[in-house]
Amino acid sequence: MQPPDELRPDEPRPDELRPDDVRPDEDEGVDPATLTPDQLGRRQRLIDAAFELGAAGGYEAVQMRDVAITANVALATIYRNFSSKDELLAAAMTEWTDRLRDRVVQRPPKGDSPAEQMIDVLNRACAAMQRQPKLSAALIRALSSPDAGAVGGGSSVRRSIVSMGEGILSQLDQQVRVDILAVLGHVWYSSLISWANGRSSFERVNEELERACHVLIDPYD
Amino acid sequence: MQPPDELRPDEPRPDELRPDDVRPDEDEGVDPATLTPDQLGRRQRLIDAAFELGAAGGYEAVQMRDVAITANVALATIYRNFSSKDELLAAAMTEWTDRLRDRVVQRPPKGDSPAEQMIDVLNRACAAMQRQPKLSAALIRALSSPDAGAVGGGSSVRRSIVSMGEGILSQLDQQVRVDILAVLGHVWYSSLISWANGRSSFERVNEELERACHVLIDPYD
DNA sequence: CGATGCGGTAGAACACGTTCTAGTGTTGGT
DNA sequence: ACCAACACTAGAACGTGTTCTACCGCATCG
Repeated sequence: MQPPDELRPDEPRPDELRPDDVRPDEDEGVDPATLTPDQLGRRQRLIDAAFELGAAGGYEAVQMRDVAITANVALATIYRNFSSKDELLAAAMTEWTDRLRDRVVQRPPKGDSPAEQMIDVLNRACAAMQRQPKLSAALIRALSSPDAGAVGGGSSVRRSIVSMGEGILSQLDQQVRVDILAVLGHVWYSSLISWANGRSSFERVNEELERACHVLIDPYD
Repeated sequence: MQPPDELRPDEPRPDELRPDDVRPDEDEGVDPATLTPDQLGRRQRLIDAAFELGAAGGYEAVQMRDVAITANVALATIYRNFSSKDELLAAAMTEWTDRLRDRVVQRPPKGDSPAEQMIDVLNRACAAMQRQPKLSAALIRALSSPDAGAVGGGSSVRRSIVSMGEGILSQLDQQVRVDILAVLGHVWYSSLISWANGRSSFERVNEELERACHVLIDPYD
């Protein structure tokens, strides 16, 4: 299974979608450039299997034995590509986030004030996740895991938020903008974790984000 | 073992430290009032065992079989009191946070502006955690777990932050104050999770909190 | 007193992430 | 052609959270 509709690019996605230059920091041990086509194929099948199982049943449904079966690969082979379940899911998250960001950035945000525009962008991102709630929760959960392998996924997501916000807040002072985006990143992360862990609804996530955008951006605008 | 020095009240702590009225919402299934002294004792021994093992070796050192041995209790008995390891740790977190909040609130915060005072309070809380890093990380990790049982712990922590901040920001508009504290809660939570998962240093946590306090509070001051 | 039920105990059993063992191609150097 | 290295595979094995089974002691009710 491919990643869910709303997030898949309309055309077949070229492998160069995410070239080396956008990932200065390693997120897992293997350098994709040195892999044989066979290995790349296996790796992608594994990520696709994670998407499929996660979309159907959430985090606990992504069981390594099932991933192996779904991807037609031996269990141990997963661990040759990803150091853990969470790193596999984090890799999936990276792939997803990159596409989501591209889609969101593409369209100009609605809204009159910077705060409104920022809210619009975040809402659209939330809406996309809401369409695949189990999958989203699974990926977020992996990102918030203590697993070292998931670090890269987290920083990739952070970069996406910053790149989504920079255009909107371009009129603000450089330092203030950085600070606001950092704080927004925390609110985003924290709210989504609460949601992924079943402690709050999606409306709640949106409310928290709105609140944060207003209280952060309005006084500077 | 009792909770760590810095967080333990100076005098023997009465059991009424945290009476029923401060916990309007249940955090685990058992109503403490209906327990026999025997049961209360076992429950407390379990929490103490979690403190001890967590302080020594962090989250993974809090192994249920060891908790059972340390508390002199059968493995299955733990699960009669707490629905999971994470709920046990969340209960420990609640106990800890309550005492920490009492200590922090007691002393007037240093600093000239509200932002500085808020930073001081948060720094003091951070410093206390830094003195027991493994234990803190273990408790935070439990709070951020998907386990339903940990919900109560989370809301108890949230309440503590709000009560620490309310005095300081009392001159601000009611709604703005609520919003600021909510956002600060997210920053706190998100930063601590990153730290507990080994993704950032303690200095980083402090920096993020400072940044947030300034960018949030200064324009309203 | 006997029955019943509840909470406790010891220990086996189970689930799932992860690691290990052994064996089987396949590839590249000599 | 042969050997070494390496990625893969099937499957067993291991660790730790959680659950299950069987049993026991004790209080409360009739």
